[in-house]
Parts: sequence; structure tokens; C-alpha cells
Amino acid sequence: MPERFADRLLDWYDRHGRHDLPWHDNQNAYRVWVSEIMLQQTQVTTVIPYFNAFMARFPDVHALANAPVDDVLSHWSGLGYYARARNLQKAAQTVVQDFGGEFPDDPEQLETLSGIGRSTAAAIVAQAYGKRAAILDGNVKRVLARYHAVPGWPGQTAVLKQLWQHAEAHTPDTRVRDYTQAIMDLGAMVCTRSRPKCEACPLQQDCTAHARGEATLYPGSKPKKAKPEKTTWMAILEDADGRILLERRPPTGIWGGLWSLPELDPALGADELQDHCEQKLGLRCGEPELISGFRHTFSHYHLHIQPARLLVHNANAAADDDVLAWFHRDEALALGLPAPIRTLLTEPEQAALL
DNA sequence: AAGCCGGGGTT
DNA sequence: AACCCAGGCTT
Repeated sequence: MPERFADRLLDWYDRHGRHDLPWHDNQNAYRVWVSEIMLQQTQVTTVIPYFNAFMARFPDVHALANAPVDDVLSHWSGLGYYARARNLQKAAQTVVQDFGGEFPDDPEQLETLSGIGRSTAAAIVAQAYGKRAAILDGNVKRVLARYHAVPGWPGQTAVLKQLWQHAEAHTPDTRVRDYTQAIMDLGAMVCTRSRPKCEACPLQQDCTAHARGEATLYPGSKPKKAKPEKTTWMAILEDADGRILLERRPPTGIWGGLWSLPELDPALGADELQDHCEQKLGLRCGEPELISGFRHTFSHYHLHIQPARLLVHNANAAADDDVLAWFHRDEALALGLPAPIRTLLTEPEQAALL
């Protein structure tokens, strides 16, 4: 069956697609891979400055494999989903050690690398090596769900399976590199989530959802669920030198591996913070100064952060190691910090408005 | 199958 | 404030 789908899409891409993205320059598997990981659940405009800074610091897979993990995390600070950064470096080390520094051109082998799933593996194979492989990211899901009027939320296995079948069926044997970029560009520029520009779409005449006047009904939306509210104290422990005590978060869980302010049990009253710092950290502190609290929202819960500033009289008492350490303000800001903590340390008045 | 994992842009 | 974004991993 002749694929009008791919032909029309490619014709549109030649005239209207995005041909100037940073990862298109000097394209190689490393650059494609880093861009694909950064772009997971993250919009193109957000990624671009991070990608450029990352490439300047880690120009190839060896530079990334050999870098201190804190250096990698600091370049990820503010991007979110920090497991991506740790998986990225782990995969770089695997590529150097097991693949001689060359990314495989086989999706199955790519999927063995940390952080690379089915769609990302296909994107690397298609973009970097021009080999036929079907991708299915958020853009492609939307285009295909509308084109074929596939009902249901793509988070459901049955829906996802149908979309993958359509994705495989439409992927051409030739110009795979361009096709892959084309279908993502169409989803990002024309077949947008709201107010799709159907009048400008090269696939309009065969689009089932459009024929029904129901483009925006697809794909089905995720079932909504109330996000729980959590709360925590964040201690800004400052010594006479103006240094701040930071704590490295465990590798798994929220903000995994990042440096952050020490958290204290939310059950504590403001009048108990002083004693608690002495008992838990061995720090003798002055009276806590309460900073305006603010609410930070994650994908699955809200967190109310109540900062408290305490002056520390015996800074040396706290451990100075890989988990708990004192930093001058500038040193702290050079680390991988969670976005709201960075805001709190740079513009506390801004944080209060969040 | 469902939950976990961020931050920001859009509506 | 809800929704979603060039998803993958864990349970």
C-alpha cells in the first residue's frame, strides 16, 4: 500500500519543518542521544539553552563518562527528572567500556543503555544513522490518535499498542531521518494539543478525527487524580562566615542526587527547631527566623516549603563529607540544586510569591 | 497496570 | 489551576 501519509508529510516538512535546531548541527549519535534524553517530557524551547551549555562542557561521550557526577547534575539543575542525568552518565560509561565509545545502531542494543526506551532508541537510530525505526513520542501519539481516531488515553496499554502499530505502518523505508523530524514537527507546529491548525495540515484530507470535526477530542485525556499536599521545614543553617549547610539527597526519590537544604520534620513546631538542630546535627543555633513559605508543585503532589533561617555558632560540628557540607553562596549556586531551592537562595522574595 | 519522577509553558 | 510536554523505570 503506497504511503500517502509519509509522502505528504515529507513534502510539508521540506517547506515548513524545523531545520535549525541545535542538535541538527554537526549531527552525530552522541548529540542526538543527549538531545533525546533532555527532550523527554520537556519542551524544545526549554531544552535549547541546556543543550548548548551541556555540549560546551561535555563535547563527546568520553568527556561525559569521565566527568564528576556533580558537574553533570549542575548542568541539569532546573531541567527536572534528575534520574535522566544520572542515567545519562551511566550510559556514557557503558558506551565507552562496552561499545568502544561508539553508540550502537541497533535499537535492541540501545535499549540496554540506562534511560533509553523504545521510542528514544528508535529516534537515535533514525536520526543519527538514518535507519528505519518507528518513534512514538507525545507529538506522534497526538498526530496518529487524530488521524486514525484512536479512542482512549495513550497511558493505557491497549491504546498504546494500537498507536505503535500505526507508527510502524507509516514509517517509510527512505528518508527516515527527515520523516522522524517531520512527524514531530507536525505535532509541535500544526497538530497541536489545543487549537490545531488543521487548515495548514498536509494530512487533513485523510484525517478521521478532522472529518468528524473532533480533532481536539484525541488523544483521550489522562484520568485526573487529586494531588496530595505535603509540607516540610527547610533549614537555612548559616555560620559566621556566611556559609550554608547543604545536604545531598539520596540517589532515588525526589530531587535524587541533588544538593538541597536540610529538611526537618514538619511535625516540629517553630520553637522546637533549635533543639532539633542541636540533637540531630550537633549544631548550636540562634533563634530561628521564619522566611515566607511557598508551595511547590510536582507532577504527583504539592509541597509546602517553610524555610527557617538559623545562625550556627559551631559550624565545625556538622559533618563535612559527601552528604553534609558547608558552602559559600557562590559555591552552592554552582551545584546541582532543585529549582525552588535555587530560587530561595537567590531571590527569596520571588520564592515567596510562588 | 499504576505510580514515581520536575519544571515550565499554555490555556 | 489544570493540562501537558521529543518517556523511562520501578513495583
